Amino acid sequence: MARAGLTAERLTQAGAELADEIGFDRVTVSELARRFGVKVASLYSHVRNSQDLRTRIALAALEEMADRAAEALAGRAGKDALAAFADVYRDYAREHPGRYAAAQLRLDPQAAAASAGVRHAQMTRAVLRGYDLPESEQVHAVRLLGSVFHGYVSLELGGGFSHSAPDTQETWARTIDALDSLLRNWPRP
Amino acid sequence: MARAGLTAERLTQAGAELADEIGFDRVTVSELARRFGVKVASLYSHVRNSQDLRTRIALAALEEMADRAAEALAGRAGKDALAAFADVYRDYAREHPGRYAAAQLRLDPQAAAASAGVRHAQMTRAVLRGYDLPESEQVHAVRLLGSVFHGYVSLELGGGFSHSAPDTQETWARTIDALDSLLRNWPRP
DNA sequence: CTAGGTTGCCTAAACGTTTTAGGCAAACCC
DNA sequence: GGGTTTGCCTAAAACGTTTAGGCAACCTAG
Repeated sequence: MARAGLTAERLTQAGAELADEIGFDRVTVSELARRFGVKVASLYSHVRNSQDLRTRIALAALEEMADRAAEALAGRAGKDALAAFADVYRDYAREHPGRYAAAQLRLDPQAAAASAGVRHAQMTRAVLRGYDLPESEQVHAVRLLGSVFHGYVSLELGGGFSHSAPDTQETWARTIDALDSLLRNWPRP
Repeated sequence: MARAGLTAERLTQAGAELADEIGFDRVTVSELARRFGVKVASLYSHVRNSQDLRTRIALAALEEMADRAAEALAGRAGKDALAAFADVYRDYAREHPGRYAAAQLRLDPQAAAASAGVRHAQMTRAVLRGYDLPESEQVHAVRLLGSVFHGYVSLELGGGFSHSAPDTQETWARTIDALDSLLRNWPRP
């Protein structure tokens, strides 16, 4: 019986693609097995269970996003960096909706601490270097930026903006303008 | 055989409570039947299928949030209204995490248009009445507010802020300060 | 108050997903 | 080439979803 050459990495990769195709919540061990032309039980040698598979996909997505963000931030500062960083979120979510949804999976604290999520936080802080915020305000600004990016992208992806007329592209540009303005004129505590 | 008195409304209500208890994605027709001390098949006379049940819970949650928001906005304006409106989101999500997650369910366009989601959009616009934004900028501001509130709440709920030190309460207050400041000094297009 | 129709919950059964246990053969390692 | 490891298999149990069909409880009209 020919071997299919399954590995945890390959399953994770295929799972990520599957998520983009049919949605993260419909990624199933069975479906993945079907794609590999293999019996379901075979996957359980490589992946502990369904939850494990999902977590792996989530971690991979976080890595990918962090890599993109790092690349985008290189050699940029101020509004330029802000816009590039923001675009990473949005573009990633549009190109890979399933992976983006995966990245939102709630991880247990230790997994989260070891994940690329912390790289994200560091990079958000790096964006703020281009603005003149007191140290004590930086946490709040980091959280605000995270909220806006995540919130915007997830509403746009979920169709929350789809009805009314104006292009979301325009709103996105205006959102970045607004954030830039806000960071330059951050209200005193 | 005594009747349990099931109705779609009662199932929806119980489903919402179940969601808050165990998480929206773990709400299942079987579990609901168990709670009512009834066989699974019995529920299918009241609810088309699992998806239908979820949708009903989502719509109910949207109604509840819209009601709360309407109540919060009555007699308030400016930053006062902004803060009250924002708190509705946050408080609802903290009190009813399962329902809040349900409210994020992607609805098909016609269901969305008929839902209380549109009331939300109208109320967000009402908040802006306290600020002096040109008509053409209002859509963008509405979307920005929606993004921040949803993004913040969903990150906080997902534990995204839990690690680092400062109280999220403080960040929340600073976020509202920042939004108020931003709306008062909205950058010219 | 009873006969007829309607409704509500039931049993039964098919199907899909998850997960564990144990087996056989391919691959690898000297 | 022989022994070990590894990878995929079959089998099977447990659970959620969903449909079909039945019987008894409830409601309504005479």
